[in-house]
Order: sequence, then C-alpha cells, then structure tokens
Amino acid sequence: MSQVSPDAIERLLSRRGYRLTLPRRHLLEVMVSLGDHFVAESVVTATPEVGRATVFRTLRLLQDLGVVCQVVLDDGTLAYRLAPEEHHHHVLCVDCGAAEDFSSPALESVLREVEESTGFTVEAHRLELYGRCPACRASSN
Amino acid sequence: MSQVSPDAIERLLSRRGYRLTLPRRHLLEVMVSLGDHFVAESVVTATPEVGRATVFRTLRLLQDLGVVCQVVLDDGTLAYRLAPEEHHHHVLCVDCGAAEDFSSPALESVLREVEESTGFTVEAHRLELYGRCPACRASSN
DNA sequence: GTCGTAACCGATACCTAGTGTCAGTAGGAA
DNA sequence: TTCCTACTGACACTAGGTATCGGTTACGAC
Repeated sequence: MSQVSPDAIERLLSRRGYRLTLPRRHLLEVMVSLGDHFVAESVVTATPEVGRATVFRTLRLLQDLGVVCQVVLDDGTLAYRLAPEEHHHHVLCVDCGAAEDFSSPALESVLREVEESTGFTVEAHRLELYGRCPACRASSN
Repeated sequence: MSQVSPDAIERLLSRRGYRLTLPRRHLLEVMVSLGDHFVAESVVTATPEVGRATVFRTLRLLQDLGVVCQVVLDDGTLAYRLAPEEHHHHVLCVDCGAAEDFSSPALESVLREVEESTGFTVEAHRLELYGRCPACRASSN
C-alpha cells in the first residue's frame, strides 16, 4: 500500500492555509499508525487527549482535502482510509481487514453501458469489493 | 421500474411460514406507495400506528427474504428499495431521487481484472451510480 | 519578543438511525 | 373455540455523528 507520512499531510495543511495544531498532529500520527483503514471510533479512543468533536471535524477536513477517503465495509459501517487523491476504489479482505486501492478503466465502459440502457447520465459512483487477500487465502488452506 | 405488489409479497411471506399481520400489511402498503426508494424514517413516520422497532424488524425480514434491498445514497445515508431478488445495482437521480435497477455482465470483467492485479479473490461487491435521470436533464435545459 | 485575532479547541448536550427487552396481543392450526 | 407462539408496541438504550459556545492557541504583523 502507499506510504502516507504525517509530514506530507502537515505540509499540505499549511499550504492550504490551515493551522498545524497539536491535536491535528496527534490525530495524523494515530491514523497512520492504525494502518489500512480505521473507523472513527478507534481514532477517538486512541487519542483520549483530543476531543470527540475534533476527531470528526478533522476527519471531515482531511476528507475535503482528499487526504482521507470513506470506505463502506461489507456490513455497511463507514470507515476511513488515508489514500491517494485521485479517484480510486477499494478491495477489502473480509477476514483480516486488509485493504488495497485500485482504479479500473474498464469500469468506465460499464458506466457508459448503463447510461445507454437507462438514459441516465452518470456523474459519480461508489464501488467497494469484498473478498479474501492472498495471505488469508493461503493460511486457510 | 418493476411493479411490486403487496399481494405478491404477502403470498411470499405466508409461503415461507411467516404470519400475515396487520402491521406488516400496513408497512407493505406504505413501502409500495413511497415509490422508488425510501429511508426507514419515512416509513416510521408514515405508519404512526406501527411501532418503530416493528418497522426495522420488518425491513430486516424483507431484506432477508430478498424483497427489499439496501441503497447507499450519494451522501452516504442508507435507504431501501423494493427490488427484484436477483443481484443488481442502482442508478440514482441526485435531483429527484428516481432510481433504476441494472445488472452489468461487464462488471464481471472488472472484478476479474482486480483479482489479477491485487491477488484478492472477490466474493461480494457494492456498486451505486449517481447522476441525472432523463426527465431532470430535460427540465434543466 | 509580544500582541491581536481568527481559527481552532474540548466539553457537553443533542440528534439520527437503529437495537434489545419484555409483557401483552393476535394469527392461524387444530 | 382454544391454544401456542410468533409477533407486537412501548420504551430504554446504543453507536456514530453534529451543534454550540466559551476558552485557547497558532501564527502573521509589528
């Protein structure tokens, strides 16, 4: 997976005119340490020195900046992930929770197909894949 | 869109050994009348004579029976839709909320592509498309 | 270095969406 | 008609997220 460093995100923040506050530094460290993807609640409990509201405010800010993206888990709960800014999707391992990003040019043709058959113009989409990562498949054999 | 009648669903319920109760009849009528897709809360408010817990219980039951499916709206909120039992996806109009089902054989090749490039085996997926329906596009011109 | 100020903060109350519990009710088989 | 139990409503509760507000702090200007 891509290496996202707190430093790079801090530079982005200040470049966009946002302040580099201590709570934000703490949150970034925790998010990076939580790895693949994380739910808001685990960030809240991992940073008792940072208020609940601040965690959610910061998550939304990072989302607006394109640093963090939403991930819909297979049970429908919402998680987050430090991720590349460009449009992408996720494959999630239902066993260990591992996540990987992908982008698919072939998906474009699916969208065109749907536009033709329904008459809708498609402007946005969500796609999440759920399955088993190579490691989990190997260990279950 | 497909015509889903309360009668057909009631027959399915009794065929599967579930009781045909008055609250369930009320809920089915309301769901059909709410049209394309609906959030749980609007079913709750539309049926003041039926308890809140019963609405959610019935929604889950209908989901298990394959009569109702979940729809993730573009803002991330969860809605429901009376829908065909076979696997399908949704295109949603962000203006009027119109919804249409589709299934896409081409999506399969996207999944195979991702399996090859990531090493995951894909067992399930979610795909929701957001855009504008023909009517809304026509009226905005 | 210090000042001023607006962005930011934590605490807290609140909201939305959904679940668990439990005593009472009613569908429908016998 | 009876009886059993699936089902119900009422209500308290939880999870996840938001609004408010008085206090704090980052940081540019001086």
